[in-house]
Amino acid sequence: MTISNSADEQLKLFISRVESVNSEITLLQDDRKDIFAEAKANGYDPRAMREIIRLRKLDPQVRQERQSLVETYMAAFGME
Amino acid sequence: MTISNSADEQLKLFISRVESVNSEITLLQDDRKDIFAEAKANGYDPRAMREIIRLRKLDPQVRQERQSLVETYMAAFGME
Amino acid sequence: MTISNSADEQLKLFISRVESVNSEITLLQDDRKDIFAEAKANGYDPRAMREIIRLRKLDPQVRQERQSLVETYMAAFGME
Amino acid sequence: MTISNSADEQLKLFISRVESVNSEITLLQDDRKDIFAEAKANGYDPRAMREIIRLRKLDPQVRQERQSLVETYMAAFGME
DNA sequence: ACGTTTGCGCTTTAGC
DNA sequence: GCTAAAGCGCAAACGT
Repeated sequence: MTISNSADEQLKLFISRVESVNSEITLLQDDRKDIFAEAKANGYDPRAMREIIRLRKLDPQVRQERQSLVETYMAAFGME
Repeated sequence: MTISNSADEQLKLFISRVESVNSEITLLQDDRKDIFAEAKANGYDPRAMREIIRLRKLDPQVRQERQSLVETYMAAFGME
Repeated sequence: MTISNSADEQLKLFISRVESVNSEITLLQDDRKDIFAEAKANGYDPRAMREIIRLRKLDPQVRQERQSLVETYMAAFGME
Repeated sequence: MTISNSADEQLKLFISRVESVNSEITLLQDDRKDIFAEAKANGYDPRAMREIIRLRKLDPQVRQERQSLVETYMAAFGME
């Protein structure tokens, strides 16, 4: 017979809480996948969409500074 | 002047929906971080907890088969 | 007493070969880190450098097509 | 006409050096893939092999302590 | 069905 | 110590 002591119970509770959160995250990830699939079905490119989302997370000024620098470096390589 | 046509609007809506989901995921990730921090403050080891959570996602039989194989390989290296 | 049979020996050899390759990779990763550090010390931005390296891996036409699409999407959001 | 100044040249040299290292890493990664494929063809399980390699990177005492802790936690969940 | 490729989340590490 | 990035491993998607 297994006797779970209180320490075990506390651990199991913490784990349970994390797993619950993980389940919610998984549902949202599925939602996100569905949205990308729907967008793709409507002719949009998921890859470019992801790039936009990534860029929009940045502060506009930071984004522009970084982009300028990349373009400067690209120029050194003749990349248009 | 920028005139957003309906295609633009549709794209913006898709992006907006994804960003909304991303926000919710971020909140949940923060929750999860908090739970691990609380568990750690109570003397539990987050690394081992993550391992348990990972293992519990597996079908028990699969988990045992994989573990047996790893132990067999460990034995070949004298890893107790 | 441990008697390593020939199967064990074969496994150990495969593992050893992989670990050897891994060691070489680690050395090269260290080299790369040093190069970035040296470039940074000379005023170059490692982040932008990594971006250039990433872009240069792509076929030029593919790169331009992808970039065009991203810019189109950015325009829909008024990102310059 | 494009005139590459010395700063451009220095940047291009740094990038070139990194790309060269990257190429070598890719070759080694291919080698590693081949080894795993060969091992698999000889009946070994790549997943378990990767686990062994991961564990062997750890200090033996650390590895045992971590493993003990995981087993303790597993016991709380009745995972044999 | 096979391996290959791509994307994604997790982990670890590096840089501030 | 904390945020950000890079490497790793898994899983799904793709085409062969």
